[in-house]
Amino acid sequence: MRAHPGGGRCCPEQEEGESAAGGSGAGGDSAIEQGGQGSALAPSPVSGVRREGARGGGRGRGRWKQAGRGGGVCGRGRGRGRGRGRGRGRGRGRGRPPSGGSGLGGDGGSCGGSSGGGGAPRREPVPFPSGSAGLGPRGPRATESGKRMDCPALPPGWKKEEVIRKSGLSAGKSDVYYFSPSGKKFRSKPQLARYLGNTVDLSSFDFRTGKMMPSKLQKNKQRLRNDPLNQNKFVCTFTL
DNA sequence: GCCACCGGTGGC
DNA sequence: GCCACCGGTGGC
Repeated sequence: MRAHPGGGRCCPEQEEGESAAGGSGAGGDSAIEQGGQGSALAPSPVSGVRREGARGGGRGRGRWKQAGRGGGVCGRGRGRGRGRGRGRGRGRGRGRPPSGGSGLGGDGGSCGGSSGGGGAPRREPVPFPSGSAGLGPRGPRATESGKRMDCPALPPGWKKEEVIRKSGLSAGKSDVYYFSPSGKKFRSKPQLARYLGNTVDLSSFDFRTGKMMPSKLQKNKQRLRNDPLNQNKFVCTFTL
């Protein structure tokens, strides 16, 4: 049993070394909050289930990357048309760019910190262990993992982690994740907000820095994609 | 052009 | 089946 959202438990050190969710039990709570559109997220850990309900309404996103195209990272053509390509079928075949492979080992060093103390965190892109042909737990991880840091702006036990992408078109870009005391991982502020509900006011919370930024109060930067206002755009009326 | 957000994929 | 990782969309 684990703690809950708001902040029950506060054992920073514990999670530092051990995986937040994986620790004792099979990643029960470890689901990423996929949330997305439409899934009202009650602040209760949902065991191991991925919240995909939202995907139905998904974007489809006509990607043109075809199976088997191995290395080819195709150009970015942004063509903002929302192609309704793929539903949910996985049709695997993305062909991970080979780049990550070469850079193994080396820089992992700088991020090893997070795995200190006990077992390696769940499946972090930790420095690759010896004897594994240079591959990490999941193969050639391409990003550099940051440490999981406490986040004072959130209730005790919450951690923030920044992961820098090391390869691909988005190399250098970083992703920020937050981990609840129960080990849930959050990839965005909306996810976080849904989970925390009213327990924490995130209106001025800067997801990237993990700090409260009063200046943020004014600009509501990004509008939610499923904002009803937004959807009006697509309403067509026909009169026959 | 930037970047928040999230879908999708391959490796495990 | 899970999840780290990257790509791409769309709002700004």
